[in-house]
Amino acid sequence: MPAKRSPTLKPRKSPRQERARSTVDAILQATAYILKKQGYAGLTTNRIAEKAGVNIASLYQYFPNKEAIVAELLRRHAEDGRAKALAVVRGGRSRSLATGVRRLVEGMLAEHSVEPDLHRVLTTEAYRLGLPNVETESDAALAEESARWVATTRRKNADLALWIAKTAVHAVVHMAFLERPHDARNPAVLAEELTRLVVKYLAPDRSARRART
Amino acid sequence: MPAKRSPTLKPRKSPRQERARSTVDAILQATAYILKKQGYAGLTTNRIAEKAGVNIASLYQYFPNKEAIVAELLRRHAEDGRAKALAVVRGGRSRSLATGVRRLVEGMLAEHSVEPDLHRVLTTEAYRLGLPNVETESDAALAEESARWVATTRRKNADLALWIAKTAVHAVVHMAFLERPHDARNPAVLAEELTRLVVKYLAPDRSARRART
Amino acid sequence: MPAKRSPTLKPRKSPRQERARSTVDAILQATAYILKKQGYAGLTTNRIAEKAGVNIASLYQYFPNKEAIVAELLRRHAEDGRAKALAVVRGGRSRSLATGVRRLVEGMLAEHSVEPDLHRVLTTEAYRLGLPNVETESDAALAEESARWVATTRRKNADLALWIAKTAVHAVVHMAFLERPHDARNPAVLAEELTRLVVKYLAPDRSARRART
Amino acid sequence: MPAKRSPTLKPRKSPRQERARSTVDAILQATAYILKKQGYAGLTTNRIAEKAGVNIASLYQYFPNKEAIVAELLRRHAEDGRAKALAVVRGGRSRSLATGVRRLVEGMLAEHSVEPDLHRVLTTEAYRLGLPNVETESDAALAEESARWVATTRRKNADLALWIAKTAVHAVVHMAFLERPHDARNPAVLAEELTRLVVKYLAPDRSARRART
DNA sequence: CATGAATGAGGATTCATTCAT
DNA sequence: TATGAATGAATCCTCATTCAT
Repeated sequence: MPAKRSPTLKPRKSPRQERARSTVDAILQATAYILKKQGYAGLTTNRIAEKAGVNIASLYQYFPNKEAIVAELLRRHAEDGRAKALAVVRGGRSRSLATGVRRLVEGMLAEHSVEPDLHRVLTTEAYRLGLPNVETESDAALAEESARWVATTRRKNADLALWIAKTAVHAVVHMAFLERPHDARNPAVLAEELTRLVVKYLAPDRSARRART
Repeated sequence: MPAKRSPTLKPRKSPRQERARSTVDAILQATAYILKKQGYAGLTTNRIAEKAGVNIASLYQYFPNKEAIVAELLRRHAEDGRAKALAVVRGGRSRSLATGVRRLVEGMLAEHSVEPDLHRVLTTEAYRLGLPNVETESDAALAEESARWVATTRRKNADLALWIAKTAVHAVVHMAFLERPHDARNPAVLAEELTRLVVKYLAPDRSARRART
Repeated sequence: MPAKRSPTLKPRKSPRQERARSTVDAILQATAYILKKQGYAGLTTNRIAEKAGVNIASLYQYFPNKEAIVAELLRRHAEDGRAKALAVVRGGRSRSLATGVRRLVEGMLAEHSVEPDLHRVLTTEAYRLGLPNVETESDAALAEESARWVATTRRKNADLALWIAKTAVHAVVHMAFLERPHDARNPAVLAEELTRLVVKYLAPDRSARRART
Repeated sequence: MPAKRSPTLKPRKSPRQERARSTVDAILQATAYILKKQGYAGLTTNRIAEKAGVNIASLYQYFPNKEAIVAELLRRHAEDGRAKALAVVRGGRSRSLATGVRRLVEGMLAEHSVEPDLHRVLTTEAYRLGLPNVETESDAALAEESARWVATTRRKNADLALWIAKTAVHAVVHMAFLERPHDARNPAVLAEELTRLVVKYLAPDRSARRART
């Protein structure tokens, strides 16, 4: 149970001057650094301020509380990932399910390749803080793309099937960075496998008999 | 990076007397309760002791530190899950990939159905504490079963494929309990879909053409 | 013991320009507002500046510290009260003790009726800050008036009696605004009762025997 | 406006052992000391703990917050005052208004003579914390005693008159300790004056009979 | 002069853990 | 062995006030 949460998560006041902007940046960088090195458990506002070379009171001038800092970091991180993913996905609407899916998987891989360590921590904490999950974007794109395709096949439980596809791909990509760094870093094969996973799963049976018991 | 880790995680002394055993049980129950209600952030040794009706000093007589309590709870929880899963899987070695996978998926669902809320917290924290993951068992069984089958097909990247299958199924089951409680509670359909996901994915291509563009 | 006291309490520099004057006014109004709404505990210089729409640094250009702001507010408040009270009292020297006292009581009531909420806070804090009490004026007037009258009677402990009369009337008026808002808002009766209290008390015994046990 | 207040004001857990009791006592004594020396503004939990020679965490084991400490101190102080006042008042129901009032006034004076400095601070803060006022007891007794008497006279605004009498006496006693320490320390005269104040005020007008023996 | 930014010092409160009986 | 008591070390966060542009 993600506990209470209710205190604002929005930044307190936005920096106007250049100096202030770099203060905020330093805070976020320090936060990222600590999260990567020590995890969320090791993240304290004092530590952040110290690492950032910023007075603790300055920190609280821009963020109402610790969570808000993480939230902002998450937002920026997600934006970076999204940008990278979009750059990959962009290239025209796909002709076939296969190409579409392949491109999305590649986008998702690209997204995860941005600071994977940080990504993991943020992802975990995002849930705890009740923040919208990071990869919503790619996920949604994948689901949507798949939906277009699935719509052409008559399929029972289409909704569930799409959710499964999305969840499976996402989880595999996510875990790959944790458990299979080698494969994650060379994503061609992974992309191919995942594409196959999705395409085969969503494709209509060619045989008359369904894959039922 | 799961922080420091070093303090023992093993229980301190095994309870010899009956009274002691119930003390330990009370502590673990209280821990489970608090984890479910307030999450790990709300878990303090004092709270545990109070909720368990046990003196804080007694608590430290049986556990060297807070993590050890969580570790023990995790161990017992995993054991329960394993037992339930095995009971489901047991029933003779499967003839076909389909039946084998189906049974494993059902086992995994059964495993997750034990105190899902607690399961989620423990799963998340297990990672953070550097504890071995909970579902190793079923995962392993699934991987093993699949391996036997895949071995019969000539398949490139067989190892990766198996890891993907395992990861995908596990993640889908796990997430189902979080995001699709309805589907999770009535697992027949889910099992069928997941079986299809794995079987189709692992099956050798019947057509000459690869699943490429 | 009202703590340290030593930092200046005088405003720092008097506003020369029109703009500056309105800045000071805004600060004092904001201070009054916050004191009324949140009490002294909720009064912070940052809050004052924010509420006043003034930069915190500007605030410190006109006041050397927080207490000075309160002191100035108190001064103005007292002045207002005094003015109102005098307007009531004015009307010629009274012929009898009764009329004189009645008029003074009415003046005091008038004085308290200016922003009673603010008055209470200021009164309380004035003491704490070691500031001269607000109502010195009316009190003094009452005491003086009474003194004139009492002088005509031979009275033991005349000084003490006057102090008692003054204190009693003041306290009753003050508390009336706190505990008996209804009576305070319709002061005719209150004035009559207080007049009676004082007159009876100060009047010489008609009989020879004193009111002793 | 006494602000928020809502967090408990009750002590957290009561000491069972002798050692703990003296810890709590030390905390309260330290609190009293600081209140007398520096006023409420200088009262911090850290300071209390330090002065008491107690660990700050111990302090929080017995009190949930700073206010609760003050509240408890107030309670004990009030009890002491009450005891002392009752000892004085006790002595049989009074025959006349004069004797009754005189005794009550003396009781009130006695009550205020217990740690007058502390009394003042506590009185002031009591209001701010929304605590029931300290002297309720004597006040009530005075009011009651007077009420019995007033009931025998036909009097307009009897209720208001009683409140005025009570308030006036209380305030005079209270202020005497602040502004007239000499008179306060030798209360015979003060008692006589206050008795006169009340008796004359409450006595029926102009009737042939004097203020009843 | 006005403003955004900065900060030293401290304040309330909690926690994991140990001690003494 | 069990319990009440104790505590060192942090943690989050605020405040009054000053600086630099």
